[in-house]
Amino acid sequence: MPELPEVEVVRAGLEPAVTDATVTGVEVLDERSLRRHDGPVEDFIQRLIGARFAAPQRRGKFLWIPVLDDGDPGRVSALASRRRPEMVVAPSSSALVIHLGMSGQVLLRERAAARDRLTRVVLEVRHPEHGPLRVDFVDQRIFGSMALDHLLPTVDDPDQWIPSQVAHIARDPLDPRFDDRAFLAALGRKQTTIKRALLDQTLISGIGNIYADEALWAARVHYEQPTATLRRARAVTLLAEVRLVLGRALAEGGTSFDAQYVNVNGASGYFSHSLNAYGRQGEPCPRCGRPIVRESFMNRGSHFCELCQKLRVARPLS
DNA sequence: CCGGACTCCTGGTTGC
DNA sequence: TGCAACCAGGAGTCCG
Repeated sequence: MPELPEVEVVRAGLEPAVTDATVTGVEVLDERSLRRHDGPVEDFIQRLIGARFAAPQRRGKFLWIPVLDDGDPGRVSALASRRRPEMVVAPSSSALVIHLGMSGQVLLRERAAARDRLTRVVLEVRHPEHGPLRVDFVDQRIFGSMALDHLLPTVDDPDQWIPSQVAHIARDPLDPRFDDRAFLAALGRKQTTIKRALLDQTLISGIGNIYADEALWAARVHYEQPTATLRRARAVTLLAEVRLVLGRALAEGGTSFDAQYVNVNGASGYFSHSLNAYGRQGEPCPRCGRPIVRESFMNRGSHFCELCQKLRVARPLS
């Protein structure tokens, strides 16, 4: 479900509530939500209780809250010895990694508030200013997860640290350090089609099925256009449209079709009203009026306009 | 390297 | 109304 804008809405909502807060209680209602935690449930609970949170971070669709004082001295020394001994210790050596999968939600609640039926993990925290709060991880399909993970320096900035589970994910296009030239060059090298590339989180992160279809529609690119045949100017346009659609969706609080995606207060975003292609099969293309078509692709739907988004044949080398 | 199939799951909607 | 089939915003692994 949630793509970059939705995850960023969650991150921004969590920030004032959990930064500097201390974990006072952890309840795991469904162990399957800890599938990506490397260790038993008790380990997850014991390391979290008493820990203090730093400000939540995000890359693409991954969200994490760096953990201070988590009471496991082993990892700090292990990290300090790798690669840059003089650097000693990261400000935080581990983090609570949250991935929302298709149906995950993070909800901030009063300590005594009723629980959603699909709540999988509950964190009780105490914030120095806001007092006691509850952070509920709700997830219908359990494709999402919570995990404690250690932090590693990023390859392109040794002062920036990232959970090991997220290290293989590319920077997202709203990250100031996203490398446009490297991305465009990779498109030219890859033997694949453009929608696959947009969904490949190791090339560019944060884009899912909705915003891939929207950006392709805006840039008038067919989803199966081979990346190597995409003219550079059009690839540049496409990347700009990716940024535009992600930015607009973020400004509107994300895309919600139902109560399945909500911010930390349980409220829906408004961007579904702004979609031009996704989910609009049979409706007229907002640009030319031709009905939007839905085709099956990668076990999901691709929505596009057959008139505006034609497959372009590669120009023969003269 | 690449693409396709399959896995992890629940629950709302659609169609007979 | 009942019930089965189908569908869903993600991502990892395996195999040819």
